[in-house]
Amino acid sequence: MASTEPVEDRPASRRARYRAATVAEIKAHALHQIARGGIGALSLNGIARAMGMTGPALYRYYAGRDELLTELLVDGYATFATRMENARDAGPGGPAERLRAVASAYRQWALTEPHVYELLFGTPLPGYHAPEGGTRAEAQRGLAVTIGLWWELLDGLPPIEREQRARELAVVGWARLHGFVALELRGEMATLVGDPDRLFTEEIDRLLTGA
Amino acid sequence: MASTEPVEDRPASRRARYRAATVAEIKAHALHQIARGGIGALSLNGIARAMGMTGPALYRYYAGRDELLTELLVDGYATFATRMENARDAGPGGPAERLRAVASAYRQWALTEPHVYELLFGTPLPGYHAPEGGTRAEAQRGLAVTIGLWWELLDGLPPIEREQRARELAVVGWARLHGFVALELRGEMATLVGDPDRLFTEEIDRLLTGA
DNA sequence: TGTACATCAGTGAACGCGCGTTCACTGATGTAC
DNA sequence: TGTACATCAGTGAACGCGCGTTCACTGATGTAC
Repeated sequence: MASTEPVEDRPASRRARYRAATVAEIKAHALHQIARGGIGALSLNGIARAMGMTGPALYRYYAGRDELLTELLVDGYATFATRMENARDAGPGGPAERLRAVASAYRQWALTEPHVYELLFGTPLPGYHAPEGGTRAEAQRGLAVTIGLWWELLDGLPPIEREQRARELAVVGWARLHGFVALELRGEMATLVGDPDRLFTEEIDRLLTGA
Repeated sequence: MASTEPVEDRPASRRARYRAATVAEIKAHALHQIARGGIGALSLNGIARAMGMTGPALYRYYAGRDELLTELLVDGYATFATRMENARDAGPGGPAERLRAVASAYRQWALTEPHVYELLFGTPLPGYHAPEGGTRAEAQRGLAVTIGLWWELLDGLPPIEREQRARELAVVGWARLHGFVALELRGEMATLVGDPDRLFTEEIDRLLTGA
């Protein structure tokens, strides 16, 4: 839980600035390690080595491997959620158009950063236990975007049903996105069908036309 | 690639029978290890230990960890495909009914044996490389079931388009199943919606009604 | 049926590897007076 | 502005761990004559 905030309005000391930079570098190397070699390839010693430091040095920044992982997860969920929110707010159009944009952004983000996608939504990490506070709250922010849009789309329904239905549609939509993208990341789409892009667009269409 | 077949029509020697039993026991322990602890928990030493043997003994049966993994994958794909085929052939009814049955069997199998499901369709294994022949052919057998059923359903289309469309629908259907089941295995369904069973049935309905 | 040899299963010691983590220590940066 | 002390970053040695894998060896099982 290394703080990257400058204390109050005092300018950050040399130390504090250096510390923040080091934390950022650690995370960057961690993600890079995950990118090539998968999540199992993540190791404190490896990160330290890549940074030209020795392993124990990292314990100045994180209490251990799990704490680093937790921060990567929290960061990941946060940037993911932000991407979704940005996609929602970017263009004109009603909730349907916005849902389309969010779905596209979801896939684009997954294809662009497959390692982070795996980290957040792939197989749970062996031997990792989320902290008491949990990363759950962060994780929900992304889903909240589509729940909100479905809710807008469902006017005319009585409030309670509207709430529930919006959530269900968001979850089903998420499942479809996840399934599509997961297969695509495994290379199945490219192998099995000619045009994944078109297939994806069609699938989103079906999702929005009550299918 | 331990052979479990008796040689010709001669009765299997004591040795051969014992060998087959040992191979089966190794695989069983391997799956058990994966079940608790995930795929990363799979280790030859661990299996040997659980069997009351020493690590190197397993090298009488497998050239190494990768060969065991390959056999687990091949076995897994095979039993998976058989399940799908059985589901297809079990009841009466046309292709639509059969697709429904297959989809249900897919989910049921995944929920019953989540570790095997993860092994086959989850995050690719770190550091594992499939052999030259590959497990690809085995893996396709399951998908072939739904492709065939979709093909039956698509009468009236010109042959080429029929072929292609059947494949696309099968892949999209697989993506939906995989997404749903993957989220369910992660516990998201139970957390987010009240009744996953109903949601799944509805999703299959949508899949079949041209959605 | 008995004997000589070949095959096979499993052991135990050993190898090198990389991991996470601890500990006592050095040297640099920051802070209080 | 200068000095005394506290804090902090990073090192290097060490610990225990478990892994995959090799090797020479023993004892049991199978096979050929």
